[in-house]
Amino acid sequence: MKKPRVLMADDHSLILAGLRKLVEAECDVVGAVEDGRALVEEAKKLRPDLILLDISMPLLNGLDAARQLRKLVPESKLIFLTMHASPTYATEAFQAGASGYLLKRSASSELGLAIKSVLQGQHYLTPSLTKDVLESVLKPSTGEAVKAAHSTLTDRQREVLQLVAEGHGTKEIATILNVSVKTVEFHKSRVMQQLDLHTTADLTKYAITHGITGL
Amino acid sequence: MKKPRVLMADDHSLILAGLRKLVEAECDVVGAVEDGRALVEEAKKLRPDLILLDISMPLLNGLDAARQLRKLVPESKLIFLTMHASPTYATEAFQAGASGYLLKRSASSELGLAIKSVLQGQHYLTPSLTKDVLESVLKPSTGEAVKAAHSTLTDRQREVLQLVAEGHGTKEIATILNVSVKTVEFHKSRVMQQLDLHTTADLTKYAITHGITGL
DNA sequence: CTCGCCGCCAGGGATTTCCCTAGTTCCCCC
DNA sequence: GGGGGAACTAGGGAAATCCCTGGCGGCGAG
Repeated sequence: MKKPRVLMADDHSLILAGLRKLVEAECDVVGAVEDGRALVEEAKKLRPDLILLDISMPLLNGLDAARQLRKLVPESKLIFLTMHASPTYATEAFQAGASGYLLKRSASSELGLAIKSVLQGQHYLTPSLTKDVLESVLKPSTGEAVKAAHSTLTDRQREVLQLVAEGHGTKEIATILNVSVKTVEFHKSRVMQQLDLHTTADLTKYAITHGITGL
Repeated sequence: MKKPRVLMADDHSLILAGLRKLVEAECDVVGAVEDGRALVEEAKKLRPDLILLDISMPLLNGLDAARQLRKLVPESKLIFLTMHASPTYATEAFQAGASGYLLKRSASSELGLAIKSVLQGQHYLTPSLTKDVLESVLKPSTGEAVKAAHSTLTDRQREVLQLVAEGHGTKEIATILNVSVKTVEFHKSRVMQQLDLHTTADLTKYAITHGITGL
């Protein structure tokens, strides 16, 4: 059998290098990137069989990246590999089109298992989360609440919001997104309007409390 | 030359396995543990040349583990490998007897460099932190590292910073403080200059991480 | 005392952001 | 298959902000 072609993404360079060694035992690692935007670009070029990605990444977080990847490279399977042991993140990941979700604290044996399952068309969820995820599925209250807040914003809006909260200036963001400054201003102001926020500081705090960016 | 005997500690099992692969290229990894208490136990038994450890670990955190290790196995060199890019943690680590401090987001080439330096009796601090750490060392008020950055700000500056981070607009702040808008702008920009921050989002995150405001 | 330093205050002009408006594309639904 | 809506894009003019500059007052050193 031939080795699957894998693309990896993690903003911690050293961790990425280490994981790469692990994955290389069974796969052909065709690329390794350190932010969400680079991930999308590389995925379009390489069209790998499998994409291993983290959630928290600069420029574009893993969940939003996943939503884009589902459309751009639907044949690539997605496995999240993250430290967030939250059922909310896990369900969101699967909603975004992921086929696997495992934790950095998972046993290293899980990695090979997850890769194998996913490439066979199955889904993989790390055992330590299955119970919680099932519970939150059975309780539509909390799940919908989280989704409601998110769904108020479009993909583009979340994208701009993340970049603003990461400390990029408007001009800079326009360059990153290949769009006019005016357009970035528009998205930013729409987000503020929809969320009833009035300053960049408010936006930043919103992004942090909603996991769109870190500190 | 013989390979140095290394003991590794990280609570993320998968990460640990990956890093181990990296380290094994140059070292003899004699053990790998997933919490601080296990680290101390193994270190007493194995008495390795080098110990690679994370800060956040269950049962016993890395800093406290380091303080114990200094007494129990003084011949073992310590290198912290963590995601915390804070000069406070770094200085604390060295005070606890560490010989090295590098970040998970550091380039993977730094790892080998750090190991080599430390085994030769030198110290290694990841370049992205040296500036901040030196600053806090050069301001030895009463040994409080955090205060260094704080004390570079005047009362008025902190006042403005808090109001900005709380989501007040410049005009609004001017009214609150009974000064001209120009004056508020001045304070805000001085703060940004002194802290090497460039946007309101950066200011907000700084204020949050330093307890000047909440979320 | 007075000189110099430092923090606070504020002006002027270039730059950026805010707010309103409008064109384009895509998709859904009839 | 064409009409309607939602999202993305971007323009122009007013408003706010950024950056440089200088004046004022307190305070410590010479």
